[in-house]
Amino acid sequence: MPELPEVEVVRAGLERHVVGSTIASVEVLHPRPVRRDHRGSTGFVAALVGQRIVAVRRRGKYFWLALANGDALLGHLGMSGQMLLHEPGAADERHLRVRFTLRVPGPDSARPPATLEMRFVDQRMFGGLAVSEGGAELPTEIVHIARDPIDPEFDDEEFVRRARRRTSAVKRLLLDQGLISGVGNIYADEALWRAKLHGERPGDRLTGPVLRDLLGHVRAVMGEALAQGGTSFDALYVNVNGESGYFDRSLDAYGQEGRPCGRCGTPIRRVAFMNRSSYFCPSCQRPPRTASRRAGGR
DNA sequence: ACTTACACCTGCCAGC
DNA sequence: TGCTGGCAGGTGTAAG
Repeated sequence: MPELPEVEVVRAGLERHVVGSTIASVEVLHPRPVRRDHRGSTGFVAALVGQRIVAVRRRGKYFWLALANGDALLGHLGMSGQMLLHEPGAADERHLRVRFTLRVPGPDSARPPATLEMRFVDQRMFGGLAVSEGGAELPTEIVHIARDPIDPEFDDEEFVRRARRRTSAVKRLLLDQGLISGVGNIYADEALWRAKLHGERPGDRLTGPVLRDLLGHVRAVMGEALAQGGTSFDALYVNVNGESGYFDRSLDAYGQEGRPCGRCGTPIRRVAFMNRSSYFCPSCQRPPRTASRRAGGR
């Protein structure tokens, strides 16, 4: 489920419930999700135990828990990752990979601290966690990730300049996390549909106004998703459940193969693109000539 | 520096 | 029932 809006929902939920708490213990149940941590599982645990969480931050689809010693617990949800909060003792999920036990300070100094479990659950394990040394502000591991379009410091004109110098298809550019972060396959297709732009149009054949318009649609669709994603929160449960709400109702293109385009009624088409799928309206989103010739279309 | 293909994982579903 | 192939919201790496 995780593109920018979903990760932001997770970030906000973690911020609300774990900032101020201390990591009492860490249990790595599968080595793969910590593969990016060069310390290995044991070192990963040692670097975290006793640390206090002071902030939860995000860039694109990465999030991190800033620690009091200046390090960070950096995370990515991959295709199927979740960060869940539970009362201790809740039944283990089938794909529970890492368990953190947190000591949450009491509401006032007279009350005893409570215990909370934070769990990294990930079926496919494309996601992962790592301790980033000195990474509390911005982990060095992700300096190559561009700012995301929700970031107030995102530079629209720089994006337009760089995109117009690239020969790649515009959808590939939207998915390039070094150019603009947080956009995945769903929001790329949705923004392109709204912009009436075919994803295979090369970047260097697009004008500045067209790219600015596309950027506006990226922000709009993400903003709408974020507004709906924010409802999936419970007091002690960070619900990272991608099947809910938004996706069933509000998608105009993604996953809509054969259904009529909401603008013109033409059936939405699906084509293979970059080892995945692209959905678009063949009438509203005209393919570039070269792409249609290569695909054998008319 | 840019571009592209591929590897990395597990599970589910349709079709045989 | 069980097999197979195709598909799934992502990214790092390596080679051109």
